[in-house]
Amino acid sequence: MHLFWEKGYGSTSVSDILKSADINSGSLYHYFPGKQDVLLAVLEDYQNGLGNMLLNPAWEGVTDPIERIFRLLDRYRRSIIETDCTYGCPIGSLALEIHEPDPVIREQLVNNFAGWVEAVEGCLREAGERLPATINRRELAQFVLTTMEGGVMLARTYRDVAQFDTGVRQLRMFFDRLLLEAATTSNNNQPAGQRHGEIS
Amino acid sequence: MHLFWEKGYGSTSVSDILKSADINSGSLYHYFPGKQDVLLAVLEDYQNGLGNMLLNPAWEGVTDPIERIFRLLDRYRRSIIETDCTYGCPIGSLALEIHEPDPVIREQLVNNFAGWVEAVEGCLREAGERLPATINRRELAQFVLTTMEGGVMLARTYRDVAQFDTGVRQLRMFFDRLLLEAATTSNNNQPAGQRHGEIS
DNA sequence: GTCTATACCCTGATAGAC
DNA sequence: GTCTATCAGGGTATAGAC
Repeated sequence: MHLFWEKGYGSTSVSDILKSADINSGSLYHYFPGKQDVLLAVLEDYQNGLGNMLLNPAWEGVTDPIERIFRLLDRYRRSIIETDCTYGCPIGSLALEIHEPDPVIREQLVNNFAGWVEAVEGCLREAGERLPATINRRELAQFVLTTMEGGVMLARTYRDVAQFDTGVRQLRMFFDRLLLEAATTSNNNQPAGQRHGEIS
Repeated sequence: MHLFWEKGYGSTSVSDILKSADINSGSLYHYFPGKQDVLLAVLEDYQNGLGNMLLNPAWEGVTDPIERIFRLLDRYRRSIIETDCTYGCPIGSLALEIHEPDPVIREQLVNNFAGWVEAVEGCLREAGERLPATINRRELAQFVLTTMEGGVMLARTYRDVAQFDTGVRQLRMFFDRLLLEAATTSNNNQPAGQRHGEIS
Protein backbone atom coordinates (compact mmCIF):
# COMPACT_ATOMS: atom_id res chain seq x y z
CA MET A 1 0.00 0.00 0.00
CA HIS A 2 2.70 2.41 1.00
CA LEU A 3 4.81 1.76 -2.08
CA PHE A 4 1.92 2.11 -4.53
CA TRP A 5 0.95 5.35 -2.85
CA GLU A 6 4.44 6.75 -2.79
CA LYS A 7 5.79 5.65 -6.15
CA GLY A 8 2.71 4.66 -8.12
CA TYR A 9 1.79 1.26 -9.45
CA GLY A 10 3.98 1.12 -12.53
CA SER A 11 7.08 2.43 -10.80
CA THR A 12 6.80 -0.06 -7.98
CA SER A 13 8.52 -3.28 -8.94
CA VAL A 14 7.78 -6.63 -7.42
CA SER A 15 11.27 -6.69 -6.02
CA ASP A 16 10.54 -3.36 -4.31
CA ILE A 17 7.64 -5.07 -2.59
CA LEU A 18 9.77 -8.06 -1.66
CA LYS A 19 12.46 -5.86 -0.14
CA SER A 20 9.96 -3.68 1.68
CA ALA A 21 8.14 -6.69 3.15
CA ASP A 22 11.37 -8.59 3.70
CA ILE A 23 10.11 -11.70 1.96
CA ASN A 24 11.16 -13.71 -1.07
CA SER A 25 9.64 -14.05 -4.45
CA GLY A 26 8.24 -17.52 -3.81
CA SER A 27 6.26 -16.36 -0.80
CA LEU A 28 4.53 -13.52 -2.60
CA TYR A 29 3.59 -15.61 -5.61
CA HIS A 30 2.26 -18.28 -3.32
CA TYR A 31 -0.44 -15.89 -2.09
CA PHE A 32 -0.93 -13.66 -5.11
CA PRO A 33 -1.22 -14.75 -8.74
CA GLY A 34 0.57 -11.58 -9.81
CA LYS A 35 1.35 -7.95 -9.16
CA GLN A 36 -2.09 -6.78 -10.18
CA ASP A 37 -3.72 -8.89 -7.50
CA VAL A 38 -1.59 -7.16 -4.92
CA LEU A 39 -3.00 -3.86 -6.16
CA LEU A 40 -6.50 -5.25 -5.91
CA ALA A 41 -5.93 -6.23 -2.29
CA VAL A 42 -4.59 -2.75 -1.56
CA LEU A 43 -7.68 -1.14 -3.06
CA GLU A 44 -9.90 -3.40 -0.98
CA ASP A 45 -7.98 -2.36 2.11
CA TYR A 46 -8.50 1.29 1.29
CA GLN A 47 -12.21 0.76 0.98
CA ASN A 48 -12.47 -1.21 4.19
CA GLY A 49 -10.46 1.42 6.03
CA LEU A 50 -12.46 4.42 4.83
CA GLY A 51 -14.28 4.78 8.15
CA ASN A 52 -11.57 3.92 10.63
CA MET A 53 -8.59 5.40 8.85
CA LEU A 54 -10.10 8.53 7.34
CA LEU A 55 -13.58 9.56 8.41
CA ASN A 56 -13.47 8.78 12.12
CA PRO A 57 -10.21 10.61 12.80
CA ALA A 58 -11.36 13.56 10.72
CA TRP A 59 -14.72 13.83 12.45
CA GLU A 60 -13.65 13.22 16.00
CA GLY A 61 -15.27 15.83 18.21
CA VAL A 62 -17.10 17.46 15.33
CA THR A 63 -20.85 17.05 15.06
CA ASP A 64 -21.90 19.79 12.66
CA PRO A 65 -22.34 18.00 9.33
CA ILE A 66 -21.18 20.89 7.18
CA GLU A 67 -18.13 21.37 9.33
CA ARG A 68 -17.41 17.68 9.02
CA ILE A 69 -17.05 18.08 5.29
CA PHE A 70 -14.46 20.78 5.69
CA ARG A 71 -12.71 18.80 8.41
CA LEU A 72 -12.40 15.99 5.93
CA LEU A 73 -10.82 18.36 3.44
CA ASP A 74 -8.54 19.64 6.17
CA ARG A 75 -7.37 16.08 6.69
CA TYR A 76 -6.07 16.10 3.15
CA ARG A 77 -4.46 19.45 3.74
CA ARG A 78 -2.49 17.96 6.59
CA SER A 79 -1.38 15.10 4.39
CA ILE A 80 -0.17 17.59 1.83
CA ILE A 81 1.83 19.44 4.46
CA GLU A 82 3.27 16.27 5.96
CA THR A 83 4.54 15.10 2.58
CA ASP A 84 6.05 18.43 1.59
CA CYS A 85 3.38 18.85 -1.03
CA THR A 86 4.06 15.58 -2.75
CA TYR A 87 0.84 14.04 -1.50
CA GLY A 88 -1.43 12.42 -4.02
CA CYS A 89 -4.79 10.87 -3.30
CA PRO A 90 -3.97 7.17 -3.67
CA ILE A 91 -7.20 6.41 -5.47
CA GLY A 92 -7.11 9.42 -7.76
CA SER A 93 -3.48 8.88 -8.67
CA LEU A 94 -4.08 5.26 -9.55
CA ALA A 95 -7.19 6.19 -11.48
CA LEU A 96 -5.16 8.49 -13.70
CA GLU A 97 -2.00 6.42 -13.85
CA ILE A 98 -3.57 3.18 -15.03
CA HIS A 99 -4.76 3.99 -18.49
CA GLU A 100 -6.37 0.70 -19.36
CA PRO A 101 -7.30 -0.82 -16.07
CA ASP A 102 -8.53 -4.35 -15.75
CA PRO A 103 -12.30 -4.17 -15.19
CA VAL A 104 -11.96 -5.56 -11.70
CA ILE A 105 -9.44 -2.84 -10.84
CA ARG A 106 -11.59 -0.08 -12.24
CA GLU A 107 -14.54 -1.41 -10.29
CA GLN A 108 -12.56 -1.12 -7.07
CA LEU A 109 -11.53 2.42 -7.93
CA VAL A 110 -15.18 3.30 -8.49
CA ASN A 111 -16.14 1.67 -5.21
CA ASN A 112 -13.61 3.76 -3.37
CA PHE A 113 -14.82 7.01 -4.91
CA ALA A 114 -18.43 6.01 -4.33
CA GLY A 115 -17.82 5.29 -0.66
CA TRP A 116 -16.22 8.68 -0.18
CA VAL A 117 -19.04 10.47 -1.95
CA GLU A 118 -21.66 8.60 0.04
CA ALA A 119 -20.04 9.67 3.28
CA VAL A 120 -20.15 13.33 2.25
CA GLU A 121 -23.66 12.90 0.93
CA GLY A 122 -24.62 11.63 4.38
CA CYS A 123 -23.39 14.89 5.88
CA LEU A 124 -25.37 16.91 3.39
CA ARG A 125 -28.54 14.96 4.12
CA GLU A 126 -27.97 15.45 7.81
CA ALA A 127 -27.74 19.17 7.19
CA GLY A 128 -31.33 18.90 6.02
CA GLU A 129 -33.08 22.18 5.43
CA ARG A 130 -29.96 24.21 6.04
CA LEU A 131 -29.34 23.67 2.34
CA PRO A 132 -31.77 24.69 -0.40
CA ALA A 133 -34.22 21.94 -1.30
CA THR A 134 -33.37 22.40 -4.96
CA ILE A 135 -29.79 21.23 -4.44
CA ASN A 136 -29.12 17.59 -5.29
CA ARG A 137 -27.20 16.18 -2.32
CA ARG A 138 -25.47 13.45 -4.25
CA GLU A 139 -24.22 15.82 -6.91
CA LEU A 140 -23.00 18.36 -4.41
CA ALA A 141 -21.15 15.61 -2.57
CA GLN A 142 -19.47 14.59 -5.79
CA PHE A 143 -18.51 18.19 -6.34
CA VAL A 144 -16.72 18.15 -3.00
CA LEU A 145 -14.74 15.16 -4.25
CA THR A 146 -13.75 16.88 -7.49
CA THR A 147 -12.63 19.91 -5.49
CA MET A 148 -10.47 17.69 -3.31
CA GLU A 149 -8.96 15.75 -6.19
CA GLY A 150 -8.31 18.83 -8.26
CA GLY A 151 -6.83 20.68 -5.30
CA VAL A 152 -4.53 17.81 -4.43
CA MET A 153 -3.37 17.57 -8.03
CA LEU A 154 -2.55 21.26 -8.26
CA ALA A 155 -0.89 21.41 -4.85
CA ARG A 156 1.48 18.64 -5.83
CA THR A 157 2.25 20.06 -9.23
CA TYR A 158 2.92 23.51 -7.85
CA ARG A 159 4.50 22.10 -4.68
CA ASP A 160 2.37 24.60 -2.79
CA VAL A 161 -0.52 24.03 -0.39
CA ALA A 162 -1.95 27.36 -1.36
CA GLN A 163 -3.31 25.72 -4.51
CA PHE A 164 -5.32 23.34 -2.38
CA ASP A 165 -6.43 26.07 0.00
CA THR A 166 -7.73 28.13 -2.88
CA GLY A 167 -10.03 25.35 -4.01
CA VAL A 168 -11.36 24.78 -0.51
CA ARG A 169 -11.90 28.50 -0.03
CA GLN A 170 -13.97 28.71 -3.21
CA LEU A 171 -15.98 25.68 -2.18
CA ARG A 172 -16.62 27.35 1.16
CA MET A 173 -17.92 30.41 -0.63
CA PHE A 174 -20.31 28.23 -2.57
CA PHE A 175 -21.53 26.63 0.63
CA ASP A 176 -21.88 30.01 2.34
CA ARG A 177 -24.21 31.13 -0.40
CA LEU A 178 -26.22 27.93 -0.31
CA LEU A 179 -26.63 28.17 3.46
CA LEU A 180 -27.61 31.81 3.26
CA GLU A 181 -30.09 31.08 0.51
CA ALA A 182 -31.77 28.32 2.50
CA ALA A 183 -31.87 30.45 5.63
CA THR A 184 -33.48 33.33 3.75
CA THR A 185 -36.09 31.13 2.13
CA SER A 186 -36.77 29.56 5.48
CA ASN A 187 -37.29 33.05 6.91
CA ASN A 188 -39.99 33.78 4.42
CA ASN A 189 -41.88 30.52 4.56
CA GLN A 190 -41.70 29.33 8.10
CA PRO A 191 -42.50 30.64 11.57
CA ALA A 192 -39.37 32.01 13.18
CA GLY A 193 -39.35 29.37 15.88
CA GLN A 194 -38.72 26.57 13.38
CA ARG A 195 -35.86 28.19 11.59
CA HIS A 196 -32.53 26.45 11.21
CA GLY A 197 -29.52 27.07 9.11
CA GLU A 198 -27.60 29.76 10.90
CA ILE A 199 -24.32 30.41 9.18
CA SER A 200 -21.16 30.02 11.20
CA MET B 1 2.23 13.72 -28.03
CA HIS B 2 -0.49 11.32 -29.04
CA LEU B 3 1.17 8.33 -27.43
CA PHE B 4 1.90 10.05 -24.13
CA TRP B 5 -1.69 11.25 -24.01
CA GLU B 6 -3.17 7.88 -24.87
CA LYS B 7 -0.95 5.53 -22.92
CA GLY B 8 0.84 7.75 -20.45
CA TYR B 9 4.54 8.48 -20.21
CA GLY B 10 5.73 5.34 -18.47
CA SER B 11 3.72 2.97 -20.61
CA THR B 12 4.97 4.52 -23.83
CA SER B 13 8.24 2.91 -24.83
CA VAL B 14 10.79 4.53 -27.07
CA SER B 15 10.18 1.79 -29.59
CA ASP B 16 6.49 2.73 -29.56
CA ILE B 17 7.54 6.22 -30.56
CA LEU B 18 9.87 4.91 -33.23
CA LYS B 19 7.15 2.75 -34.75
CA SER B 20 4.56 5.50 -34.59
CA ALA B 21 6.86 8.05 -36.24
CA ASP B 22 8.28 5.46 -38.63
CA ILE B 23 11.84 6.36 -37.79
CA ASN B 24 14.82 4.50 -36.38
CA SER B 25 16.47 4.69 -33.04
CA GLY B 26 19.49 6.58 -34.32
CA SER B 27 17.37 9.41 -35.69
CA LEU B 28 15.52 10.03 -32.46
CA TYR B 29 18.61 10.00 -30.31
CA HIS B 30 20.28 12.35 -32.74
CA TYR B 31 17.73 15.05 -31.88
CA PHE B 32 16.82 14.16 -28.32
CA PRO B 33 19.21 13.20 -25.53
CA GLY B 34 16.60 10.82 -24.14
CA LYS B 35 12.95 9.97 -23.67
CA GLN B 36 12.41 12.63 -21.05
CA ASP B 37 13.44 15.35 -23.46
CA VAL B 38 10.76 14.15 -25.86
CA LEU B 39 8.26 14.66 -23.07
CA LEU B 40 9.60 18.13 -22.47
CA ALA B 41 9.14 19.02 -26.13
CA VAL B 42 5.58 17.69 -25.98
CA LEU B 43 4.79 19.83 -22.96
CA GLU B 44 6.21 22.88 -24.72
CA ASP B 45 4.00 22.12 -27.70
CA TYR B 46 0.95 21.92 -25.48
CA GLN B 47 1.72 25.30 -24.02
CA ASN B 48 2.36 26.92 -27.37
CA GLY B 49 -0.85 25.45 -28.73
CA LEU B 50 -3.10 26.55 -25.89
CA GLY B 51 -4.59 29.38 -27.89
CA ASN B 52 -4.86 27.88 -31.35
CA MET B 53 -5.67 24.32 -30.40
CA LEU B 54 -7.94 24.85 -27.41
CA LEU B 55 -9.15 28.35 -26.66
CA ASN B 56 -9.83 29.68 -30.15
CA PRO B 57 -11.92 26.71 -31.28
CA ALA B 58 -13.81 26.72 -28.00
CA TRP B 59 -14.55 30.42 -28.13
CA GLU B 60 -15.38 30.78 -31.77
CA GLY B 61 -18.54 32.83 -32.10
CA VAL B 62 -18.90 33.30 -28.36
CA THR B 63 -18.26 36.72 -26.88
CA ASP B 64 -19.83 36.55 -23.44
CA PRO B 65 -16.90 35.93 -21.09
CA ILE B 66 -18.83 33.78 -18.64
CA GLU B 67 -20.22 31.68 -21.45
CA ARG B 68 -16.71 31.28 -22.79
CA ILE B 69 -15.71 29.55 -19.60
CA PHE B 70 -18.48 27.00 -19.93
CA ARG B 71 -17.74 26.59 -23.62
CA LEU B 72 -14.22 25.69 -22.64
CA LEU B 73 -15.55 23.08 -20.26
CA ASP B 74 -17.85 21.82 -22.96
CA ARG B 75 -14.81 21.29 -25.14
CA TYR B 76 -13.54 18.81 -22.60
CA ARG B 77 -16.94 17.19 -22.48
CA ARG B 78 -16.72 16.54 -26.19
CA SER B 79 -13.30 15.02 -25.78
CA ILE B 80 -14.71 12.71 -23.13
CA ILE B 81 -17.48 11.63 -25.45
CA GLU B 82 -15.19 11.17 -28.42
CA THR B 83 -12.90 8.88 -26.46
CA ASP B 84 -15.68 6.76 -24.95
CA CYS B 85 -14.97 8.25 -21.57
CA THR B 86 -11.31 7.34 -21.54
CA TYR B 87 -10.21 10.92 -21.96
CA GLY B 88 -7.67 12.28 -19.54
CA CYS B 89 -6.35 15.82 -19.48
CA PRO B 90 -2.82 15.31 -20.81
CA ILE B 91 -1.30 17.72 -18.34
CA GLY B 92 -3.24 16.49 -15.33
CA SER B 93 -2.56 12.86 -16.11
CA LEU B 94 1.15 13.46 -16.47
CA ALA B 95 1.17 15.55 -13.31
CA LEU B 96 -0.22 12.62 -11.34
CA GLU B 97 1.61 9.87 -13.14
CA ILE B 98 5.12 11.22 -12.74
CA HIS B 99 5.73 10.98 -9.04
CA GLU B 100 9.17 12.49 -8.90
CA PRO B 101 9.39 14.71 -11.93
CA ASP B 102 12.58 16.34 -13.00
CA PRO B 103 12.36 20.01 -11.98
CA VAL B 104 12.33 21.11 -15.60
CA ILE B 105 9.37 18.81 -16.30
CA ARG B 106 7.45 19.99 -13.28
CA GLU B 107 8.07 23.57 -14.32
CA GLN B 108 6.51 22.89 -17.70
CA LEU B 109 3.50 21.25 -16.07
CA VAL B 110 3.06 24.34 -13.91
CA ASN B 111 3.38 26.59 -16.93
CA ASN B 112 0.63 24.71 -18.70
CA PHE B 113 -1.73 24.92 -15.75
CA ALA B 114 -0.87 28.58 -15.25
CA GLY B 115 -1.60 29.44 -18.87
CA TRP B 116 -5.00 27.76 -18.66
CA VAL B 117 -5.87 29.55 -15.43
CA GLU B 118 -4.77 32.89 -16.83
CA ALA B 119 -7.04 32.47 -19.80
CA VAL B 120 -10.03 31.81 -17.57
CA GLU B 121 -8.98 34.63 -15.28
CA GLY B 122 -9.07 36.89 -18.32
CA CYS B 123 -12.70 35.96 -18.88
CA LEU B 124 -13.54 36.69 -15.28
CA ARG B 125 -11.87 40.08 -15.42
CA GLU B 126 -13.72 40.84 -18.60
CA ALA B 127 -16.95 40.02 -16.82
CA GLY B 128 -16.12 42.96 -14.59
CA GLU B 129 -18.85 44.02 -12.24
CA ARG B 130 -21.10 41.14 -13.19
CA LEU B 131 -19.23 39.29 -10.46
CA PRO B 132 -19.05 40.44 -6.85
CA ALA B 133 -16.06 42.66 -6.17
CA THR B 134 -15.15 40.49 -3.18
CA ILE B 135 -14.41 37.52 -5.39
CA ASN B 136 -10.77 36.94 -6.24
CA ARG B 137 -10.64 36.39 -10.00
CA ARG B 138 -7.48 34.37 -10.00
CA GLU B 139 -8.72 32.00 -7.32
CA LEU B 140 -12.05 31.50 -8.99
CA ALA B 141 -10.29 30.75 -12.26
CA GLN B 142 -8.23 28.13 -10.52
CA PHE B 143 -11.39 26.66 -9.10
CA VAL B 144 -12.67 26.21 -12.62
CA LEU B 145 -9.52 24.24 -13.38
CA THR B 146 -9.96 21.98 -10.35
CA THR B 147 -13.55 21.35 -11.40
CA MET B 148 -12.42 20.37 -14.86
CA GLU B 149 -9.60 18.13 -13.67
CA GLY B 150 -11.71 16.46 -11.03
CA GLY B 151 -14.59 15.96 -13.43
CA VAL B 152 -12.37 14.44 -16.09
CA MET B 153 -10.85 12.08 -13.54
CA LEU B 154 -14.21 10.87 -12.31
CA ALA B 155 -15.70 10.55 -15.78
CA ARG B 156 -12.88 8.29 -16.84
CA THR B 157 -12.94 6.18 -13.72
CA TYR B 158 -16.71 5.72 -13.90
CA ARG B 159 -16.66 5.55 -17.70
CA ASP B 160 -19.59 7.95 -17.60
CA VAL B 161 -19.81 11.58 -18.78
CA ALA B 162 -22.48 12.20 -16.19
CA GLN B 163 -19.73 12.47 -13.60
CA PHE B 164 -18.23 15.37 -15.54
CA ASP B 165 -21.59 16.97 -16.15
CA THR B 166 -22.35 16.92 -12.47
CA GLY B 167 -19.26 18.92 -11.65
CA VAL B 168 -19.98 21.47 -14.34
CA ARG B 169 -23.58 21.78 -13.19
CA GLN B 170 -22.50 22.52 -9.63
CA LEU B 171 -20.00 25.07 -10.87
CA ARG B 172 -22.76 26.70 -12.87
CA MET B 173 -24.88 26.93 -9.74
CA PHE B 174 -22.02 28.67 -7.99
CA PHE B 175 -21.68 31.13 -10.85
CA ASP B 176 -25.43 31.73 -10.95
CA ARG B 177 -25.35 32.77 -7.33
CA LEU B 178 -22.32 35.00 -7.81
CA LEU B 179 -23.94 36.72 -10.79
CA LEU B 180 -27.20 37.18 -8.93
CA GLU B 181 -25.38 38.54 -5.93
CA ALA B 182 -23.49 41.10 -8.00
CA ALA B 183 -26.63 42.11 -9.86
CA THR B 184 -28.53 42.62 -6.61
CA THR B 185 -25.76 44.69 -5.07
CA SER B 186 -25.52 46.66 -8.25
CA ASN B 187 -29.25 47.32 -8.04
CA ASN B 188 -28.85 48.91 -4.67
CA ASN B 189 -25.78 51.00 -5.32
CA GLN B 190 -25.99 52.17 -8.89
CA PRO B 191 -28.40 54.04 -11.09
CA ALA B 192 -30.43 51.59 -13.13
CA GLY B 193 -28.98 52.78 -16.43
CA GLN B 194 -25.49 51.56 -15.54
CA ARG B 195 -26.48 48.11 -14.44
CA HIS B 196 -24.94 45.04 -15.96
CA GLY B 197 -24.94 41.42 -15.00
CA GLU B 198 -28.20 40.07 -16.30
CA ILE B 199 -28.36 36.36 -15.74
CA SER B 200 -29.02 34.15 -18.69
C1' DG C 1 21.69 12.37 -40.57
C1' DT C 2 20.11 7.84 -40.83
C1' DC C 3 20.81 3.03 -40.70
C1' DT C 4 21.34 -1.77 -38.22
C1' DA C 5 22.80 -4.27 -34.51
C1' DT C 6 23.41 -4.75 -29.91
C1' DA C 7 24.91 -3.78 -25.01
C1' DC C 8 23.20 -3.84 -20.57
C1' DC C 9 19.75 -3.62 -17.17
C1' DC C 10 15.58 -4.54 -14.82
C1' DT C 11 10.99 -6.36 -15.25
C1' DG C 12 7.31 -9.89 -13.83
C1' DA C 13 6.97 -14.53 -13.29
C1' DT C 14 8.45 -19.54 -12.72
C1' DA C 15 10.85 -24.04 -11.28
C1' DG C 16 12.10 -27.14 -8.18
C1' DA C 17 14.85 -28.17 -3.91
C1' DC C 18 14.02 -28.03 0.90
C1' DG D 1 5.18 -22.39 2.69
C1' DT D 2 9.56 -20.56 1.88
C1' DC D 3 13.92 -20.67 -0.27
C1' DT D 4 17.43 -19.71 -4.33
C1' DA D 5 18.29 -19.52 -8.98
C1' DT D 6 16.84 -18.34 -13.25
C1' DC D 7 13.98 -17.53 -17.46
C1' DA D 8 12.22 -14.88 -21.34
C1' DG D 9 11.15 -10.41 -22.68
C1' DG D 10 11.21 -5.64 -23.04
C1' DG D 11 13.29 -1.28 -21.33
C1' DT D 12 16.59 2.79 -22.66
C1' DA D 13 20.46 4.02 -24.76
C1' DT D 14 24.73 3.47 -27.63
C1' DA D 15 28.22 2.12 -31.37
C1' DG D 16 29.84 2.33 -35.64
C1' DA D 17 29.06 1.54 -40.65
C1' DC D 18 27.17 4.10 -44.39
